[in-house]
Amino acid sequence: MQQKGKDNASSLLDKLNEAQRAAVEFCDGPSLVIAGAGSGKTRVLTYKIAYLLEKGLPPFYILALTFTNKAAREMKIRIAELVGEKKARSLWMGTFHAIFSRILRNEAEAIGFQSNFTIFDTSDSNNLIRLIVKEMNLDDKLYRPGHVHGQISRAKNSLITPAMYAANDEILQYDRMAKRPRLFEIYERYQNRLRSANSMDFDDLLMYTNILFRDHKDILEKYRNQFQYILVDEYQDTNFAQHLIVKQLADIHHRVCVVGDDAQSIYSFRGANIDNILKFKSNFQETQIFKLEQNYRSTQNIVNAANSLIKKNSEQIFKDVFSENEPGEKIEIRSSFSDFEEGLIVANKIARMRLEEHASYGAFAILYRTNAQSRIFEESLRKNNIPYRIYGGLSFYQRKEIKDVISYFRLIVNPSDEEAFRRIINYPTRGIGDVTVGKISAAAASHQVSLWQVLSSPTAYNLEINAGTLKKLDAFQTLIADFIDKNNQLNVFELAQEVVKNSGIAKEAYEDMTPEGMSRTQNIQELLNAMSEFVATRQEQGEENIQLVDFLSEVSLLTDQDTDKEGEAEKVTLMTVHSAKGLEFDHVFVVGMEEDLFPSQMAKSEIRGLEEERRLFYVAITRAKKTCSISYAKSRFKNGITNPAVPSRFLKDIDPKYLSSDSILGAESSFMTQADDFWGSMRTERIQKQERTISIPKKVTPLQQVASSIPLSKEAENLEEGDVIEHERFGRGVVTSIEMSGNDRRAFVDFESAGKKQLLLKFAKFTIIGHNENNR
DNA sequence: TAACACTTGTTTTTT
DNA sequence: ACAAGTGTTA
Repeated sequence: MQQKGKDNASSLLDKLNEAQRAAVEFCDGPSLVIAGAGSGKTRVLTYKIAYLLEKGLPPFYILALTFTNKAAREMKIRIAELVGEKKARSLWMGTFHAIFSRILRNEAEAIGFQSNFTIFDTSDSNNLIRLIVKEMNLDDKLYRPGHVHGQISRAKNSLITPAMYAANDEILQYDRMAKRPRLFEIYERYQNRLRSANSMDFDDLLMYTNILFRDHKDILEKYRNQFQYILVDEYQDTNFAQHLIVKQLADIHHRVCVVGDDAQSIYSFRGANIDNILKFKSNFQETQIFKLEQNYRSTQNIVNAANSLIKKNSEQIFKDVFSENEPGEKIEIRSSFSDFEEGLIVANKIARMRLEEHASYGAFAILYRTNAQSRIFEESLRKNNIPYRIYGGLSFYQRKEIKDVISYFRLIVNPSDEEAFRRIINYPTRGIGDVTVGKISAAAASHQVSLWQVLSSPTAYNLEINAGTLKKLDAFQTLIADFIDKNNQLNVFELAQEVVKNSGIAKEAYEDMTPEGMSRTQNIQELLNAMSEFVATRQEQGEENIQLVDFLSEVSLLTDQDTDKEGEAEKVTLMTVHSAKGLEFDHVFVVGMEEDLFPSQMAKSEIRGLEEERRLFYVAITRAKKTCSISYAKSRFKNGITNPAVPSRFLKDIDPKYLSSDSILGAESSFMTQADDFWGSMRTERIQKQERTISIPKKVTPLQQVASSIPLSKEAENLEEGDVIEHERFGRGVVTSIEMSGNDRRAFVDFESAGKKQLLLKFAKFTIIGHNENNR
């Protein structure tokens, strides 16, 4: 047995290159695998897990965290092929959110939740925030739900609880200057409301896991002991909360392997912190670093072009990605008169290449920066009779009718769920309006109970409503109570049918004969099918007691990427660059390479944002195996009007020797000169733009106003080692060293609260508040 | 309370 | 252009 295990383990290693093998074989301490694009990152992870299993580690002891459910599923399949399905199935493998929601359900009581808690998606969160802002009589223009939620999300990702938030002078100061002084209060109320709804938002799943581990060492101990080996994929896209979970779980045995590519970190807007991977070595002592540098995916030209682009970024771990594939064709940059023409050009080229290169439609992908760009390509592809499949946009489970049905399930599983309650109390319409809901809500708030409790005994809470309304409320209460009852008797699918039938949803759906209504009916039917399938798969896997809460849990953490359908292979793929991460295609079209679109307008103000956009472009190019075409339009229709567009600054970041001759010619005749012209005038234009926005207070935060009024260059010039500075975002810090990088000066600063950061002096916004005299 | 017209922000990416 | 939220009217 031992011998056999060894044979299997070493035969696994035979299928890897030297660097991959070294990374797989090292199991005795923390390791960081820096995996260049297309270097077999997934291969290393799957083989490493298989290797561990063959070495005799039980699957139950292995924790593997992935970025998407799809990645987890695919990896499980591959591992099953290597070591058998039985072992693969018992692995703890999934997204952070999926795995830790599972753990939180097991341990819910320890943190004051019930194990049947429901999960709020972003729109649920925004609805609740909108409600709270209204209840507090605040200006909803100032406290826009999206903004507020973003701020709360950032706090949670940094493990700042409402109490900590309210006690942090720096944050409060920031909020005051941003004219949102009561954010801390909204955060607190929001969190209380979630708790009394026995619900969590996405960020809570990570924050409460940390709170659980912080306050219950025995529980932490239990999982520490269980997870003998921890693997994390896409480590560059983890945030602080995730990092700390991994760190704590690995703190005893130190057997942790994280895989990632700092050059592909593209989720900082969601709280991902590139420092997690840049500083992994200092966070985990005696880390072994492995670099996977051979790209097996793309042609040499594509790899070289991508390298020349990413070299323009300042923050990165050095690596030398190379390809031994054929040299391949050069990258073509095409310009077009309009976005409309861009669509036609791409569609025509796909049609032509398919015939000339005998490529199937499935070999093509069109990648864009924003989902809104998909429409124009849909049109052009449809005109050319080219089949396509769009990823992204709003997912199946975000559709109104689906969310409505799901809300019934949520309320059945967790009657405290406030959002679900509000959503369906008058859907389908049963004559219970805003006024009545308001009264229930007020009663619930003043008695510190859930809406459901008020509904269940309206007289006990002195609801002042007329007899007719009371009757309607009672009918609704009975309906749901009846479902709750049935939930204990019927299986998930049977209950779902019952809900659709008895709630009146079915009746309403059938009566609506409009095309949209028919499509809604179809979607609801599809949801029922999905549930039936869910029950069937779980049963096949030997699970007996399949609960509605399990279905909900799975569904609320599902991504659009995860709902993959069969028979989509022969279609052109349309998706955002973000969702293309981890995928590959023979022929890639990166479209809409224009200023303010790619890089996005939002990202431009900060150097870090700009570097992230460049990484995003890097991700886009490195998806291509054989050919990569880049395009931009000179005019683009956006928000209802057509605007002139200017080629992206990133185009000149690619070394021209990797571009096809006609794109270089084209560049010289039109875009380079035109663009250079533009880039020359950019600075003045940017400044004008800034000034313009300053005069409109709601567009710019006061902090930025203050910062832009400071003469930056003088500050930057005079900066010396040992100086104390006050930075716009990071607060107070000491300059530990200054060095040249390229033509720019860069300061390394140790901030009091934000930790160590690098600042490009050209761009950093700060003031010197203390000079170091010893230096003179 | 429900249906309708009007206004408003929205568009960077998503677990 | 469009969806979503708000206000107005029956």
